[in-house]
Order: sequence, then structure tokens, then C-alpha cells
Amino acid sequence: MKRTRFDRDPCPIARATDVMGDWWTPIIMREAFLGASRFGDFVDRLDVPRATLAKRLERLVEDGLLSQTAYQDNPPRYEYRMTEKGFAFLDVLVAMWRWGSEWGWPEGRGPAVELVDPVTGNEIIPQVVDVRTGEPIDPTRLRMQLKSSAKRRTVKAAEE
Amino acid sequence: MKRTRFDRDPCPIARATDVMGDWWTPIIMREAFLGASRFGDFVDRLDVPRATLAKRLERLVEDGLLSQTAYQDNPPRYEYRMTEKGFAFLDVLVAMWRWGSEWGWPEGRGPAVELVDPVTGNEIIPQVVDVRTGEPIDPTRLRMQLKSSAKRRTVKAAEE
DNA sequence: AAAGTAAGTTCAGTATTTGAACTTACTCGA
DNA sequence: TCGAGTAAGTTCAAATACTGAACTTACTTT
Repeated sequence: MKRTRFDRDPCPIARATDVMGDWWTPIIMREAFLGASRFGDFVDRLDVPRATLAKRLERLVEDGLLSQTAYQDNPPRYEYRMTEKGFAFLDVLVAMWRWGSEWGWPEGRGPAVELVDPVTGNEIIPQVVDVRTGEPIDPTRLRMQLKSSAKRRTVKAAEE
Repeated sequence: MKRTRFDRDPCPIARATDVMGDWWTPIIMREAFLGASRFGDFVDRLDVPRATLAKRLERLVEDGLLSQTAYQDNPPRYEYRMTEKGFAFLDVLVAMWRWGSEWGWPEGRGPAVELVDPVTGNEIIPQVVDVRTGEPIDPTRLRMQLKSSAKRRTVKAAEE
């Protein structure tokens, strides 16, 4: 019996879960973003078990969030770098940051870290919005449904 | 040996990972948001193993993302409902949706589902932005650091 | 009275995670 | 040139976690 995989699921949330739902993976991506690139960088920063780390890096490379570049041949040694797909994933990490900051500590306390723009020095406060309106997502006005293109096709088929 | 927990980690991403990094949890939260409330609702919609589901619901209640309300006494039966903390988590799901939609399918294909506003009928395209500027997060201008309040205290101490 | 329902729990077999020790192929300093 | 050090894994055994199927409990319906 292996773990149920979501990589063929029609829902984008399930597909994302399949990639980043492995224990340690979001934290490994955080460190990759913060500059870790070699195996030892991750080991030094994270006390993650080496066996687990090796498996996670392998999968992240397979899934295209990290790329592997040899920096030495014998023995072969690699550097792991964020790909475009990996950078895009940052939005998820940042949404987790926001939620974790707001809800991850007991009342009255909060994290001792913050997000800043190194150019302006301003604090960055992430928020998820709708591109069309620029407004935050309203949970009471959010539905998931078959795409209108698929719907249209169905309607069209029904009309014929 | 038990799994390394991140619920005391100083990083908000780690705290979020601790809650939602369990396999099935994001998908269970998706269904809860879509209206599932009883044990059987989740079983019907998700073919999740009942034992796993029971454990996840228990932990989500413990962590305050779902609340448990008895709708019958003997035998005791509960309804699981989203709390404010659970609704806030929707931002993370929605960020996962966006990333999953864009990167979870092979080139040229995409998911057959979409997010819509049921009032206007418009598609909702989620994006993570900085509240201050309204602009998307630029991965090259994002640093995580000790909070300025902590820094200020240090600077002040140094000045004295 | 028998069958069905709802929400779990129990079970045994796999799979995964963990920490510690081991491996490989250099590189450096004495 | 010998021994120690480094880097990136791999291997191992023990502990957990996940899975699907069967079981339980206390009603409710036919």
C-alpha cells in the first residue's frame, strides 16, 4: 500500500498538494529560496535527516521546482537551484507565511521575523487578491466549477 | 522516532507546514470549504481512508481550523464546520490553486475547473500581492529577517 | 425482526520517516 | 605520503504513519 497520490487529480489544489504535501518540502523550498543550494547547506540549516533530504531534493528536481547542476565531476556533486516553477511556488510559501503569522501563535504573540523589501526596506505584507478587482478573496463568494469552456462545449453539444 | 514537528519553529511557514503538511489535510479543508461537514460527506467525496480521515479531522479540530458540534447525542455524532481560522486558511488553498493551475499540467493543457464569484459570475484569478503596493510579490525583492521591533531594541541597547 | 445508516475503531500489511553509521573520492597539511 | 577532513549521499534498523477491509455501536426504517 502506498500513499494515495494526487498527481492525476483534476483539482489544482490536489496537484499542488501532491508536490508540496510531503513533510519537509515547503521548508526545504524556503531554504532554497533563501539561498541554500548544496546538500550540505540544507543539512546545516535545517536538521532534516539526510535520507529524507535526499529523497525530497530528488523529487523536487523530478517535479521541476529545482534544477540540478554538477559543480564537480568526481565524485559527482550537484547544486540545486530554483527554477521558474520553483520561484512561482513562492506565492504559496508567502500565503503560508501570512496565515502562519496571523494564526500560528497564541493570542497576543506573533513571530519574531518579518518579510521586507531589501531595496526600500519596507515591510512586505502579503495578501491574496482577485486580479480583476484587486480585492481580497471573499470566502463567501468563491465557488469552484467546471470551466466555462467545458460548460460551453456541453451546452453546445446539448443544443445540437 | 516520530515525525519532526514544526509547531515551535519561529518561522510562520514552518508553523503553517505543521498544520497543513499532513497528507490529505489541504484536500480535506477544500471539501470542508465546499460544504462537507459530516464524516460521511468527506468519505463520499474523497475516497480517503476512514482511519486517516478521523485522525485529520481530530487534528484540525485541535488546531482550531474546524469546530465540532454535536447534532445527535446517542450515539454521539458531530458536524465539522470551518472556523474563522479555517476560513483564513483559504488564502493558502487559493494560492495553491493558482500555482497548481499554472504549473500542475503538462504544457498546453490546464485544469478543467475554475474559480468564480457566484454573485457576478466572473472568473476569479487569485494573485498574491503586497498590501502596501498592490503589486505581485517580486521574488528577487523579498527577504526574511528579524522584526524591526526586535532590531530596534538591539540598536537601542547598543546606543546606550 | 431484519436490514440499513452514520461515524467511527480495529486490524494487519506496507510504506515512510528517523538518527546514526557507513561509503566514496577527493583535498589539505605535516 | 600518510592521516585527517570534507561533501554528498547511501544503508540500516527501529518507530510511525497510511491503507483498505472488516467490525462496532446505537439508532432508524421497512
